[in-house]
Amino acid sequence: MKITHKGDYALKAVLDLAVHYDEGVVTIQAIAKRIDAPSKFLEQVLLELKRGGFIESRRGKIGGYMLSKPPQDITLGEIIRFVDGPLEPIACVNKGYADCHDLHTCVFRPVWQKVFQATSAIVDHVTFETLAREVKASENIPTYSI
Amino acid sequence: MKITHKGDYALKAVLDLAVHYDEGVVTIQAIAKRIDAPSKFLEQVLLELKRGGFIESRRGKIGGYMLSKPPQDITLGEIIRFVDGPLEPIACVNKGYADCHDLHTCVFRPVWQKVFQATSAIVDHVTFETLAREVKASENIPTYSI
DNA sequence: TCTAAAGTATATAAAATCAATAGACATAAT
DNA sequence: ATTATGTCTATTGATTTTATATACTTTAGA
Repeated sequence: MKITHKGDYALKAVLDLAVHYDEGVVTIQAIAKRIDAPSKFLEQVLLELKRGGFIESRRGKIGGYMLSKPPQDITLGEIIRFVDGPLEPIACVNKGYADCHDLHTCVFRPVWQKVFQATSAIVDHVTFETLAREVKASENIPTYSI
Repeated sequence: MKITHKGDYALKAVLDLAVHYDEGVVTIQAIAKRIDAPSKFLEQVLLELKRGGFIESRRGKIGGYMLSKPPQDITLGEIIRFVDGPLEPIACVNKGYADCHDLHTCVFRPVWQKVFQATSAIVDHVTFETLAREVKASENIPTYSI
């Protein structure tokens, strides 16, 4: 698994919407500013997430985005897979991979399978409800940083 | 972690050298043919592995490559890291990452840490001795495939 | 000594992916 | 109407990945 900037933005955007889930729609600009992403690039990411059914939008003057489902029904894993592709470290983990010279005797494959399964196990049971709660908790703690 | 073709070639080349560990040096051409890699590209990969201290070479007419250490002393993890870079799914897992807007409150970071640790735990304890033995075992089994 | 077979080194090109920007358009509140 | 928003498509620039090309060095053996 490799998280690109695009994937990173997508995850942070969904998290932002999760944090503001009870407050109606949120604009691209507001999200972009908070997650420190280029707004035009974020635009495309949000559009993609919308087409994937993860978020909904409202157009017009007081438009913006909101989650299609409550935060507890969205996992980190689904967003990553959707935006950055499969979690497998190499394509041969899926059957039907034509480039592998000898699929049956490839001794690396079981290792990649294990990595894939361990990764999935982690990201597929982290929900945005959990993450949003952590954000809110840390926001309430004064930092006293310089 | 993402395995590129280059990384894939490197792993298969090291495995090939592990399988033939007791037979002296092996030529680039022989490796290239067996692992199905472009020989000129493999050349660069082998050179890199040599500079990394993983393999040694002998020049001249009956030249070739061999492992610097016995197969049981080389892990999958070290080769991957050396050729394809860090195992972390995203750079922010390492401290000192400048792009993360708020490192202290980034709630994704612990997740990436877990993925990184799970991945490391798997690939760092697979040695090429184990893999080579598996290859040899499967080579002795008739396949009866068409 | 000559030649052939092998590794060494650097440069370049081709292709793919990633990241970002630009500009025209559609929608809806006021 | 105006303004603030989302929608859509195209394009550009940068980087990485993959591969090829070319010249050079080394060594065994005839």
